[in-house]
Amino acid sequence: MSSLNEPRWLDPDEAAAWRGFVTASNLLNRRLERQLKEDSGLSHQQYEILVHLSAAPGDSLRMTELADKLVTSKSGLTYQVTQLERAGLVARRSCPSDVRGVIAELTDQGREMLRQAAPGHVALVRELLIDVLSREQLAVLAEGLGAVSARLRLEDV
Amino acid sequence: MSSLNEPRWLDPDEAAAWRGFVTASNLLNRRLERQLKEDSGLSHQQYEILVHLSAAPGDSLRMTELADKLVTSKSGLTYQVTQLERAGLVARRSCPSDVRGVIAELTDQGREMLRQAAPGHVALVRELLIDVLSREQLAVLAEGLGAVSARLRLEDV
DNA sequence: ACACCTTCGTTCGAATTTGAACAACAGGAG
DNA sequence: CTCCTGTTGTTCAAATTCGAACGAAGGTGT
Repeated sequence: MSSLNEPRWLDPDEAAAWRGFVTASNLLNRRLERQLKEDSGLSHQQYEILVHLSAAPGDSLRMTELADKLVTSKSGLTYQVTQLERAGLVARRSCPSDVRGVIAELTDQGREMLRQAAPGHVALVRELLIDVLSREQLAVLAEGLGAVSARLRLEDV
Repeated sequence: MSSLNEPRWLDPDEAAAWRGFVTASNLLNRRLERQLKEDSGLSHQQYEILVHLSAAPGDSLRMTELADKLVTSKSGLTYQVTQLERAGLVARRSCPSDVRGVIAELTDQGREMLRQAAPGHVALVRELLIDVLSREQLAVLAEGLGAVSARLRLEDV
């Protein structure tokens, strides 16, 4: 009857996976943040905005769409896009099909900045994560965390 | 000769692993943050402080040690410990062996708060991550991300 | 004992993040 | 057309985060 009120705690393997995930995530973020800031003056978040825009058709996305891809708050995105706009890396356009809509678009300068910042960033991601893992580990990671993400996306429609 | 200056970009599998990691990490953090705040009024960071303290001998740790385990900045920890101290969940003691040292210690109230907050948190971690993955996936994740963390710990001694 | 370099935790200012509130608009049911 | 509900992006205050600078103390070599 202990199982009725007692939660199912994590066994050692499960705890190791969870702690490994949290720790690796924090360490990676800190390291990447530092590298990007030193090399290009960009925060990781700002860099990701440029990446997502450059991957989108027309190098542009609506604010809400972009916020979803980045997994950040709408207000947080408003702030960062304003920063990037001041830096000349991103421009705001109004959406033709929706008067409320705002489209963030990569500028030439933004594309250039990305071209300059990407190599160092990718190299570090490779050094700290990709190249540390085997092909099989990478596949499991991609598939597993893909499922986790999918689950979370559905959760709070 | 293209490989001399051109970085090794991520192939589709590698990119999927990296994006899956970043996305899952962000989504999980957001979700856990919300749950903890609503259920117990704690931030994820504050919760983690209580966890690490309760796992330490004497329910206490020195500030620097704790900051390392949490993977956060010293100043950030100072702030959060102050918050937890105001809430009566943590107390500051001076270190016997080092006049400069400050020891953060879990109070009875802090232990009780953790006892109350842990079940809901663990249940959600289980629902969103642990139970979504197979035993094998968890093992790979633990081992792989453990290696990644170890690598990062050594990097900037 | 002395200088020298490192470590400890805090303080400070600046930057960032968040959720709630908001006004304006979209889209459908009637 | 006319409500009515949901969406969109921004603003706002409050909370949090970080790195640099700091005073104070540890530890080492001479």
